Amino acid sequence: MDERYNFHAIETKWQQTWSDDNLYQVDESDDRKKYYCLVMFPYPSGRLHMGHVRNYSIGDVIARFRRMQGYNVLHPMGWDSFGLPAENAAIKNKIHPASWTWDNIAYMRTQLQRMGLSYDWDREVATCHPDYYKWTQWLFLQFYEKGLAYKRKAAVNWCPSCATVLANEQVVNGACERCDTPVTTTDLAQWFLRITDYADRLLADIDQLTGWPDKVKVMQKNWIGRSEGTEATFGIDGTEESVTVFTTRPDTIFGVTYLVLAPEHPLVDQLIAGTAQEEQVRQFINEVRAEDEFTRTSDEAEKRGMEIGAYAINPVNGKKVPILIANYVLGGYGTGAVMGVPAHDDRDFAFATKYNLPIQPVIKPVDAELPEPLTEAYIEDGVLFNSGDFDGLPNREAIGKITEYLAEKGQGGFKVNYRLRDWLISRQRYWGTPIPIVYCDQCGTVPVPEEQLPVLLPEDVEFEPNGKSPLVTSETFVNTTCPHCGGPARRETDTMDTFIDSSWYFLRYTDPKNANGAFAKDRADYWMPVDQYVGGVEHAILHLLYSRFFQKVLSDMDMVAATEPMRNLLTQGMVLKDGTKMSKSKGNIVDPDHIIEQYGADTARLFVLFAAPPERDLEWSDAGVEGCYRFINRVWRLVADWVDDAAKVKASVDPNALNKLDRDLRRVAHLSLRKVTEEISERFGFNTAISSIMEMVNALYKYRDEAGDQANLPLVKECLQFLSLMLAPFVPHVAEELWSALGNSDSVHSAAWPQWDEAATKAEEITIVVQVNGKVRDRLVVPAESSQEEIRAQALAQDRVVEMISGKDIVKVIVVPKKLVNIVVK
RNA sequence: GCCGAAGUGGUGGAAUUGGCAGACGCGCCGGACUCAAAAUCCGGUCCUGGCAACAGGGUGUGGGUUCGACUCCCACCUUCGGCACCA
Repeated sequence: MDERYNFHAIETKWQQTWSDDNLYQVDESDDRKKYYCLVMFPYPSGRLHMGHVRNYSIGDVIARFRRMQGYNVLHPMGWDSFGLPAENAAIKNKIHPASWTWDNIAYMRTQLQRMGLSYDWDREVATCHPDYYKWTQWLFLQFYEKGLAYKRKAAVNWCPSCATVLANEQVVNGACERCDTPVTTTDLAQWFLRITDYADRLLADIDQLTGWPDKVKVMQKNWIGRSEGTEATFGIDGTEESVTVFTTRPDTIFGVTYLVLAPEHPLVDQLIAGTAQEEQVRQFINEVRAEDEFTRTSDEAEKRGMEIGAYAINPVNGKKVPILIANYVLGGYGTGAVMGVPAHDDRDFAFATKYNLPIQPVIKPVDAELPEPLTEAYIEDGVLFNSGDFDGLPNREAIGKITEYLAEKGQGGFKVNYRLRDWLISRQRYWGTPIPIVYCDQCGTVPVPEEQLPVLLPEDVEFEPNGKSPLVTSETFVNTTCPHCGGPARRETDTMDTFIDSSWYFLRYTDPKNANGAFAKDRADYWMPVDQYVGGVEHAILHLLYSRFFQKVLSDMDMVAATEPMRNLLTQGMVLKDGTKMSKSKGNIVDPDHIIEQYGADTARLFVLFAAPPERDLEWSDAGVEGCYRFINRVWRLVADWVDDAAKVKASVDPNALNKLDRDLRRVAHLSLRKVTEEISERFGFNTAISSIMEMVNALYKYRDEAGDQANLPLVKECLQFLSLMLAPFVPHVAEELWSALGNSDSVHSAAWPQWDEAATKAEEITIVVQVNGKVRDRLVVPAESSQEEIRAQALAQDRVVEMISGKDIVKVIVVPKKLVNIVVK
């Protein structure tokens, strides 16, 4: 064994060996229990960043640990490789998005390989490869057949800079999540996936996700936004039409003094036609619709409204109230119409005051009268008045009673609403999965038949952004024949949101080369669900919600059994430098290549695992990296020093033939092993697991100094074996080198995770803390098996204790076995 | 506004069920080795007072429960994250 730790030689050598031996390849014909360890696949932006290094180091520890524990571990890697940056690069550098993407993939793959990650590269997938997107298209067609994909004209978020539509989820604070340009609204015919059909199940099944962080579950619940309420149908005076409103406060319905419709409400057009204020109203609608969604829905936005000259009839009391339209009512939520009850809602109160609308109180406190006139909305509980037959009812009771009354009259009933909207998936972009639909003048919308898949991306396109999909510029692509009648037809030129690609990649990994289907059911059922998913919390809502949606749809189609895709989720924190996220614009990037070049992959991995627990943000520290490098060197020298002697003996320790020094060392080693095992498997405590290994190394150094020539070599060998095995998940290269130097011929990564000897961990003597009135006053070393009475007696006999308690009454003595004695005196 | 998480030395962070606060690492101080330096090894390092033994204080703030609280309860402050005119 080399005196010096030459990480470069070691890492290159073992990476080659592992690859040659196909060490991480797995299949389903295996008796061992399966374990699917998945990390979020990267977008091939060009280079790995530290966030990737952290993500994949964490995943690799889990995969390697489970492998050593005897699981059949699937640990795949791939590329989320469709997306806008490739197109931007195409525009900027005049290179094709495909070549830009594939070059990036090639480079990033070598970066990942240099990190020594235990991936089964045989299962690599790239979402931009026709072998992959063929099945993305096929899945879209299954959704289409089930009525889960549909096209409709919709007001959509539009990013003027990217010249594309954005999903609600991709609008952050009113701006495009990619380029930060303020988003506007426009009308387009777009494809949607009917995720709202699954809102109830996506919500209910969150409770099954016991292995997910509460934080993520709460975020998903809020996003789905279930709201229980009542629908009430108001007739429109002088017409046969009616308007249905959604409310969570039907108990206040007798207090309705007006109705408000969203400007885009379908009835508005009809109601204003031919009225005196038609022109005025139309102008107002145009103004509102010109506002982007963010401005319109921001809290500070001025609430503006206008009467439209029509009147509604309150179903509970027949009262005639004016109908208005206003900017604050949203077309996409509930029914797009609300009732105005200014007496009992803050927002309505302000609105009614501004427009001089009447205010009619109908709920008052149980033992007080409301001020007259009201100076603010009364939103507390109370009893009903001015409410016909419902007078005197507590308002909470009235909610149910009034809803039942509306239902009996056929003018409403209970209703559950969700904040979640259908998923807009059309993108006017080139570098995405083409939507496999053809438009024929004769046959209408025709799905591309399965045997004609994939619909390939054409090469002859222009990438200048002009608001239309670049695919429109490819005549060979657009012009096609109708699969149905054979006549001339046009292809759909929009591509799919890339979130679709990543909503099923974890299923493709289970059967990545399947040419006859997206994946075989038996393979998917063998591996799914994912046992451990690791990735950034920024995907807590979108990617994870979409993936759950896909899994449920595919499960309903009987393509896979599991109804949830990810059993356990670990959301790692960000990597920070100088307290903020690393970014090019801040110039605080640390390049993984440089760290690996300077210290090796093992040091880089050790640092990101040791510096903070995985869920928390990690502050980059060059000095911390140095420290990890020093630790590996310290381990190296320790083993190098002993290896010649240790390699000659077996690690068979006779516990009865050890002296005190030996037993103390052995205890540390076995305690460390227990600690590392528990930290990894129970709470992802990689940082504390590593610190425990460090303590063991410190103990070995101490033993070497103290025992000198008398060192017990079989014991030393046992310790060094443990050390290599425990280090294996964290620093796989150096662990393999040490393991090999100790005379083992098989890989440390296929070795079994060792089992500690519980007897060896038992302390012979323990230190008992002696407290007087809760303050530590003394310590007591007693045999481990001392009884409570013995400890108590000994504690009370201690000189210091006698001194402290003399002249005082002993009120109580608490003895906690193996821990402490607390003497309470007065 | 609503929901959630977190506040511990100079610093990153430990403390598993309510039982010695500060493990481990970084930094700093001292010692050994060396002609010297680097590297390495050993020791020290929460604050205040004291030569010391030791005493007092100490986990965002203020209360509470308890023999005992970083840990549990109540109120508040700060930071971060999510949602937000959702009827």
